[in-house]
Amino acid sequence: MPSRLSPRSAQPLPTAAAADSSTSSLTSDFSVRLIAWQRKHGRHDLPWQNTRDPYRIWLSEIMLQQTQVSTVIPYYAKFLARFPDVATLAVAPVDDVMALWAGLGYYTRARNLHRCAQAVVEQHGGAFPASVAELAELPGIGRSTAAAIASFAFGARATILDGNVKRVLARVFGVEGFPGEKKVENAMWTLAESLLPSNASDDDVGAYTQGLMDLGATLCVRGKPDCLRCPFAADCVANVTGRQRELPAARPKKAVPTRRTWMLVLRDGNAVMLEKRPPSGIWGGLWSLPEAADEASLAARAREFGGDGGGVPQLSPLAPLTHVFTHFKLDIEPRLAELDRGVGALAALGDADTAWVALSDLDSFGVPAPVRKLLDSLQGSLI
DNA sequence: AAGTCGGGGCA
DNA sequence: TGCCCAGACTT
Repeated sequence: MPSRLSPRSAQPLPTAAAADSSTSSLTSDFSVRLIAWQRKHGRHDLPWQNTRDPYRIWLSEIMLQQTQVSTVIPYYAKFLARFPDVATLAVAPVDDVMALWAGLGYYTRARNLHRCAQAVVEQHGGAFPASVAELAELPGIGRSTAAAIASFAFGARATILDGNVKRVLARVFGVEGFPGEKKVENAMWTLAESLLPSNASDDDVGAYTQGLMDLGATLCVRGKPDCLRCPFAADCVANVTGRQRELPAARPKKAVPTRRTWMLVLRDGNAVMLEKRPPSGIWGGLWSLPEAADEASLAARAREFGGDGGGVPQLSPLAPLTHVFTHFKLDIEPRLAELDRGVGALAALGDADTAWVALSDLDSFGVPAPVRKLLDSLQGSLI
């Protein structure tokens, strides 16, 4: 099994007995083969490629954390149109950032995005720092994202270690154990560092980082890896031993609890009342429907919002919905309460954390995806 | 080390 | 339905 990329036709093929030496030479030219593969077969036309602008690279990397490329693309376009540079983002109201982020999930990313932009302006004169260490000091940028930005934007020799890379390393080098476990992850960081190209130009470094991502995203996928097209097929432990399905080891199973919540759809004509959630926790900083832990409590809240002598709004059930998070399942019991008063009369009830919002104006508020879905179906049922 | 944080893609 | 994804951060 040839382990060198360059001319090998004159070389006799190593025998199986020489497998140990081929492993070490794989380590030595892993980067050469990966870079060559990326240039020929990797992705080159993603919206955040073909630029050295650290702002654009940073924005894409934050959005891509735990989020797939196809999901990110429309959000990335919206953000760039609204916030073309870091200074524009830094001076924007955080609520505008949240509104554009709504639906992407992991909303702490949006808050940190805004905080990071302000830090870049205030602490770095509006220019992203070029070192991994300085980048990793910024909000929302950890070791892997710092390496991605530094290598793409500044040609730094630093390795990423994301889900793609963990899968590639586990398979090619036969790394056992769940990569989420600290010990395994540390070993992978060490391995990844050892594989970095030694004498590489800035473009090579970028191609290398992109190659790690591309290999994991296009060939070495979770379900059915396309080993026939893989440049490491002959050396890959998983491929050679038929263990693609076992590597990397799966996360240990754990029962996810179910929570239940009641949500109040307080409607006055075409408007509903939204409540701003606390900055941390589930859907932190987003606008959502008023909630209660049971129906009686929700009814009490409805009376509260109904005002004095305004009559007790009757609660009527809407179709329940279930929303699945990473670590628990949420059953939502929506209850509709109709008010028969003008919005103007109700405006006085609003404070900084409540707002009457027209169903047609939800776009300008950051609303969690399932709540948005609920309200959209409500709008569809209006006369 | 374990828990917290969404939403969507896909088998 | 279950699992995972261009992870970071808190406890």
